[in-house]
Amino acid sequence: MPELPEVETVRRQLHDRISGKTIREVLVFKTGRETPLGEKFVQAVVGRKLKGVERRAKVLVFRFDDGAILGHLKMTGSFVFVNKKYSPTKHDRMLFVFSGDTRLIWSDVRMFGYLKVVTPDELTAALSAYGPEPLEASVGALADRLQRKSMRSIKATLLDQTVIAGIGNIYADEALHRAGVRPTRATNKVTADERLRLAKDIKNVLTESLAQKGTSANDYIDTEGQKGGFLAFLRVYGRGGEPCRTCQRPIMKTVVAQRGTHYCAYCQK
DNA sequence: ACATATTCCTGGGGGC
DNA sequence: TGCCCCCAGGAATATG
Repeated sequence: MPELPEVETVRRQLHDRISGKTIREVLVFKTGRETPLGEKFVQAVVGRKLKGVERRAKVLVFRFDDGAILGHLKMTGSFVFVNKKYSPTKHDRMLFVFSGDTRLIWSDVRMFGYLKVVTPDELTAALSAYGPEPLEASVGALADRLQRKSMRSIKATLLDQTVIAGIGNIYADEALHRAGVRPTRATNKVTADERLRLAKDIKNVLTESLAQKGTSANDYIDTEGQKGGFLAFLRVYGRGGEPCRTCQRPIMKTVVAQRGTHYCAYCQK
């Protein structure tokens, strides 16, 4: 599922190919929760020129001079460049045709994702609540964000986009394993040293994954239809029952914060 | 105010 | 082979 490294990979590729281009045409195959819907969406974006593609948390920001389209892939969304001969398939939602005849398919099996047209004010409001970007903030700043009185699990805190932006289920489990902290631990019981380690390991795992163009545990593909290469480097996610890469004991699989959660009972206290 | 549960959606896999 | 059930999960919304 697309988290920060995957969304950032897609952002870079989109930015390289469509920034400065004008949206010439949009074909809508399946509407959903995008706002405005269908024809209104098309009218709101056709003819407008993209300044660039940015990212905040897991949200893609297709910038116009005045406002933007916000895009979220959620679990199964993808943007893939296609050629003129491409014919849409079952889960394709929209086709964007840009100046220069660059063609982009937005697809989403589970229909959770969205594209949303926003004004400059709405853009500011929509992005205001997110916590710091983990690849931009310092280790100290991130560690400070994790210092809170909350009794909820540290995993739930890591998944909270208003605490730190961009971490999802895969990298929450991975960072916790690297830091030696059990996902179920109450946030207010995580020590200052552990917060520092967690902050460092969040940056490390996101940086390493980004270098591999993300993790394709299930459906994720980039704009060239390619999978990310970080799956082979995962230490716990998706490895329930398999040996811990540190101590060889079996990885536990359970549910924390309503999410499948993987950890080593020996390495993570 | 905070914590937890529900909801959206579809494909894939296990059990029988 | 087919059918049923459960599971995957980001984050808004509802409930406690």
